[in-house]
Amino acid sequence: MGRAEDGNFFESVYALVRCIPAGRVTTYGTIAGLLTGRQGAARTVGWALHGLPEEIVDEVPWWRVINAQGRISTSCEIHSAGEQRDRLESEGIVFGANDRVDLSRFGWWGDDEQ
DNA sequence: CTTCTGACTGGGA
DNA sequence: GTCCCAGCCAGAA
Repeated sequence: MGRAEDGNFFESVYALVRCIPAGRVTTYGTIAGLLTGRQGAARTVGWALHGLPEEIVDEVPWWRVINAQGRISTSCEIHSAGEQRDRLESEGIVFGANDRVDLSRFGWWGDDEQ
């Protein structure tokens, strides 16, 4: 599934995000690493989700993607951080005192286990 | 082709 | 602990 296919980097990102099980979260750098093998492409991953088409916005759990600090960095006004946090809480994700998620517990690194 | 930007990351202040 | 700066990659203008 998630693989840096020919130029369909965005498609690969969507496909991988789609594989993230409910109640789990991952980071942009992780996705970038699994796809291109380069963690530096994390920004591009965020950009891909930023340009997420409305037609598949409900299929791709973009809210399960956060930064390496376990925090929400979204700048998107439409998909606000508040909405993302609400969606995550609905799936069982627990936020810390400063709106932080424990990646050691909820972090998903591409394992098949769900 | 060159240039800029972005839902990032890590290190230093 | 939080805030700021520079580096990173891929895509759009």
